[in-house]
Amino acid sequence: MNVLKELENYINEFNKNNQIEFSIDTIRIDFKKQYKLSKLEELGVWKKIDKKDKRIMDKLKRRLVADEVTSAYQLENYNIYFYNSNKDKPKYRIATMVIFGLKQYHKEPVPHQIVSNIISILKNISNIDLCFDMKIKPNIERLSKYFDLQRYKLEDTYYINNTNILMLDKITIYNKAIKNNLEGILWRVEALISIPNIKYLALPLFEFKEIIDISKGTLEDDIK
DNA sequence: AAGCTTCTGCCTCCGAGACA
DNA sequence: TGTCTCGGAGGCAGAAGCTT
Repeated sequence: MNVLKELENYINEFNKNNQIEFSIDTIRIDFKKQYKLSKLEELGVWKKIDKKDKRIMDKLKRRLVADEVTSAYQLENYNIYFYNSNKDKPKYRIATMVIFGLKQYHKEPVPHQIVSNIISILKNISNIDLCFDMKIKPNIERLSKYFDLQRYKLEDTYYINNTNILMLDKITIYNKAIKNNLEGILWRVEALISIPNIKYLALPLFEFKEIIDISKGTLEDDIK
């Protein structure tokens, strides 16, 4: 069984036992390219991204230090990229795979089989964005009693950059209906969860659910 | 359960070739 | 020429599979 299946089972099991619906939106994998590149090439054509293409390069530089990125490639027209790094100079063997938009409504996501194939080759997952979508606006005021909440400009986007929860590196809350031009009300709460060891899954899903509960106003022992 | 072999992935060193 | 890219060989350690 590959590690993607194990991760999916782990999350699905949690969903079932806790009446919640967490979905993976983004998967990132730091990997060494040696002996893996040829297998990745069997999946399709990787197009080199023009470094002047700010739209894409900026997206990844938010995650990585700009000077560390030497080049980037995209698989066909999918939301799948890998970024080459020079962190291990002069070997140039480190790269980061990013598969995003796995949970969205305005566009077809990447076929699951392709994601599965990539994970089978790389045999690891470094971190994920786990998301929860809700049809009401999260209670921002209430959340800010528990966390240091930053608003992005004057937009419908908020961050918790420090959750004080192990492996729960960051929370992003945003108005998904507006971002993707969708009908109605739809907000997303997204957790960046790091996975130190894919073989021992112990992710802070209860903690994430607690944050959801606060934002919905359904936390039982809320005494404030 | 212990011993054995094979498999697999990892690392390091080497080196050629592309690109600007 | 310096930067970047990537494959091969050899060695090593842990995982996995098999037998007794």
